This record gives sequence, structure tokens and C-alpha cells, in this order.
Amino acid sequence: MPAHVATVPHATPEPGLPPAPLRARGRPRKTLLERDDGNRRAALLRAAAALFRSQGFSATTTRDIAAAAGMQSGSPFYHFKSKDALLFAVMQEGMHAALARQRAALPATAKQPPQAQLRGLVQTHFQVLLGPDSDFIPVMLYESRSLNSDQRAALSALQSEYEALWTPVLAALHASGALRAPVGLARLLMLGALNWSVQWFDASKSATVDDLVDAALALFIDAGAAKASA
Amino acid sequence: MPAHVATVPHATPEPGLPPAPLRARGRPRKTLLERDDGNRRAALLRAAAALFRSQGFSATTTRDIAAAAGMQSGSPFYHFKSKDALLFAVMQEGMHAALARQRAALPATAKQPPQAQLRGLVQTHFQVLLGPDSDFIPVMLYESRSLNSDQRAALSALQSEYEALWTPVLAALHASGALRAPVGLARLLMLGALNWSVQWFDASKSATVDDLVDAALALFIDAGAAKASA
DNA sequence: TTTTGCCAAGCAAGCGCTTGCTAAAAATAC
DNA sequence: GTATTTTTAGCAAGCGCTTGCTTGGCAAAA
Repeated sequence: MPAHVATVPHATPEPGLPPAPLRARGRPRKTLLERDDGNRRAALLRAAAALFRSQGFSATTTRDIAAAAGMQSGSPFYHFKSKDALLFAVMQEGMHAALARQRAALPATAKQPPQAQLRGLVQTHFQVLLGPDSDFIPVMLYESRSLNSDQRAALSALQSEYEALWTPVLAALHASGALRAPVGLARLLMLGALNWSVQWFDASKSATVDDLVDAALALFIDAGAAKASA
Repeated sequence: MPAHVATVPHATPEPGLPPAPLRARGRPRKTLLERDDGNRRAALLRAAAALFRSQGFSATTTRDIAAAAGMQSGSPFYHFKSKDALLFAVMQEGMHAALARQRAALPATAKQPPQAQLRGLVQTHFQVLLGPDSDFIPVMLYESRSLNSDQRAALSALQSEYEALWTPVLAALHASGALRAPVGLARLLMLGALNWSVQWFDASKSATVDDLVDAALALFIDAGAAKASA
């Protein structure tokens, strides 16, 4: 292949720009302007989440994902070691975001009665499930059988962290009589009811997310006992 | 190659075939005696249901299914036109069985208060989901995105039939004050809670199906209002 | 003699992933 | 302040394998 051209035109970066020698481990990335930096990886994650959700993991090809992110077929493997690793990254990102949002919302109701705390948990949960950028968690809920055991264990730990946010609230409600079912089973049943909403909720239809929150709380907790113990 | 005794009592009409009630199409079917007749087809359905459930539709190969039913790779296509048709047959069979079981259980509580009727619905639902031969419904719940639109419409009609069994009971509970959430949303949330149990329920663990029924009823209906209106 | 149920072989398409390469941009050296 | 090297991000091609499904045949039953 006699193609030794190798001309490197205007390799000069922006003049007057400090070379920024410091490299504080976090997320340096960021060149100057109009170069789109490292959000190609994020674009891959979002495309993968959308496709994994709508078609399932096995039915989605790495070519589909590459095309949705505007790349050629082999390019995703520069960013992710395997299709499997891409799935895991989607789920991990989803769980981290969900945990962060619940933890951010928690202080607002910390001093209020457990009914209000539960309302906060339910509301944030629905927002994570049904709001914008909401493909990551459904993928985690419905595609985890495609993970290997290490990945599953790592995610399981995050899920336990998430459930741990609910347990004390439910325990308080149980103690007050507002929640009659045992705490452990109640948490599983409640999260099931909420999680299932991704199968039928349609934002363009009648109910809003707030309607859902109201309905869920009306279904789960006993108003009479709630007031009696408040 | 374990060929179990098929527990398929002909309570439902020939699954997988068009609902044409006429039989005079020139297909005699039915031999005379103990030749195994159509239960190779049933063996394929059971094997497919188990594999579709544990691995998902796309990740299951027709060779897997054939091997699990003790056949060679091309043989399933004698019984089913395509892998797709096999998936649809599994779901249809599951819905027919679930409907039949609910309808059989219904008369036992028909004269009782709505709380008891709901308990019957919930109990049968859990049995269908978690009891023996319980792969068909989970496949329907979690793999329907692999159906084409005609198949999805056909299944949707069966699901509406199933939901219609719940609505009057929930309406009565709502009227009596034992169910505070609106009936439509309550049904969706409740079925979500029950359906999710296939993700976590383990018969070898602590809780029994009866524990689940009790917990679900305690979670959903208000004991005080229940008695007040009974 | 026809039908039924299945086997054995294989095709064409599609799959995940690898490889060899290129060319900007950033870092380093002069 | 330029020259060189290294790193980053991706393209283009394609390999080896798996996939759903088809085909031709055949033994046993009807």
C-alpha cells in the first residue's frame, strides 16, 4: 500500500491556551470548544439503553447500537470491551442515577411523618421510571438475566442499597398500623406494583404521574390508621 | 429425554390453531389408541416455555428447544411454522389455562362478600404464576415484544377477558370503601404487584403462596372499612 | 398407498468481535 | 514556538461461527 502521505495539517491547537498540565484524575476530558469531547460514550449508552429496552438485549445488535450513535459497526468496541459490558454499564448508570435522586430527595421529608416519607419515595421512583431518560432502569429490571454472575452480584448490591432506603419508612408505617402487611413482603409487592407501571403507563394518556402517586398511596396505606398515629 | 406424563387435560380447545370451531377440514387428527399423537407438540410447547422464560426468546435457539424435547434441529418446524409461532402458541396456551382456572374457581366465592372474591382471584393468580407448569404466563408477561402486531392483538383480547374478571370485584370493594384507589389504576397496580412475584418468589424460601395471598390482601384492602360494609 | 412424524444435512444471512489502519488532538521535546 | 511523539477515536473489512429455516428422504402407522 503506497500511501505514505502522512500530512498533518494545522495540528496547532488554540494559541494562547495554557496546556493545563494538571490532570486531576476525575473527568478532565473537555478540550476547548466545538469538539464534542467524551460524550460519544454517553451517546452509546443512551442509544444502547433505548434499544435494549425496546427490543431486548439479545435482539439488539451491536450494529444497531453503533448506527443509532452515528458510528460504524466496529466502533463501539473501542469504548466498551463487549456487548455484555455495555449492558452492564447501562444498568449501573441507571442504578447510580436512581440512588442519587432518592438520596437528594430524602432530606425534604426526613422530619415529616412516615406517610409523607413514603410519598416522597414513591414519587421519585415513578419519576425515575417514567420521566425523561428513563430507559436505563427498565433495562435493569427486565434484562438482568443476560448478565454474568459477577455483574449480577455488583448490581444486586446497588439494589440492596436502594431497598434499604424503603425499609425504615415501611417499618414505621407498620408500627403505626397504617401498613398491615409484613414489611418485607410489602416492600416486594409495592415495588412490583410501581415497577410494572413501565409496561402500561403512557404519559399522553389520561393519568399523570401525580395521579399514580396518589393511587399507589391510597392503595397501600390505611388513611384511618395513618391519621390516628400521626 | 424425559417425557413426563402430560398434565394437559383437554379443558381448553386445541391451542395454537385458529379458533375455527369447525372440524371438517379434512384433518382427521386423533388416532385410536395409545399412540402418543399430539403430545410431542405439547412437549415442544413445554420445553419452549421453560427456555423462553429462563433465557428469553431471542437468546433461545430452535436447536435448544428441539434438544429439550428430544428431537433434531429441524423437527420443531414440522409442528410449528416458525419460532415466532411457537412463542405465540406458548402465550396463548398460558392465557387459556389461566382463564380456565379463574373461571373454574369463580363460582366458589360468587355468593360471598367482595373481599372473599378478591382473595379467590389473588390466590388463583398466584397459583397460575408460581405453581407447577408455570412458565407459560411469565413468558407472556415478559416476551410479548417479540410478537407481531396480529399476535399481540389476539393476546390483548385474552388479557382483557382476564382483567374483566377483576373489575366488578374491585368496583364493589371501592364502593364499600375497602379499596380507596380508583378501580382502573388499582387493578393495574395490583396485578403489577402480583406479576412481579415471579421475579423474586422462591418456593424453597421462607414464604408460602398462602403467605403471599395474605400479605397482598393486607396490603390492598382496608380491614376496617371491609368489616364496616360487610 | 398415503399420511404422519421425524431425521440428517445444509444453505444463506446475520452475529459478535478482531484486526490493521488513519488522522486529528494532546502531550512532550527541542 | 516549532517539531516530534503519543493518545484518542474511529473506519473498513472480514473471520469464524451461529442462526432460523428448508429440503429430501424414510420407516412406521393408517
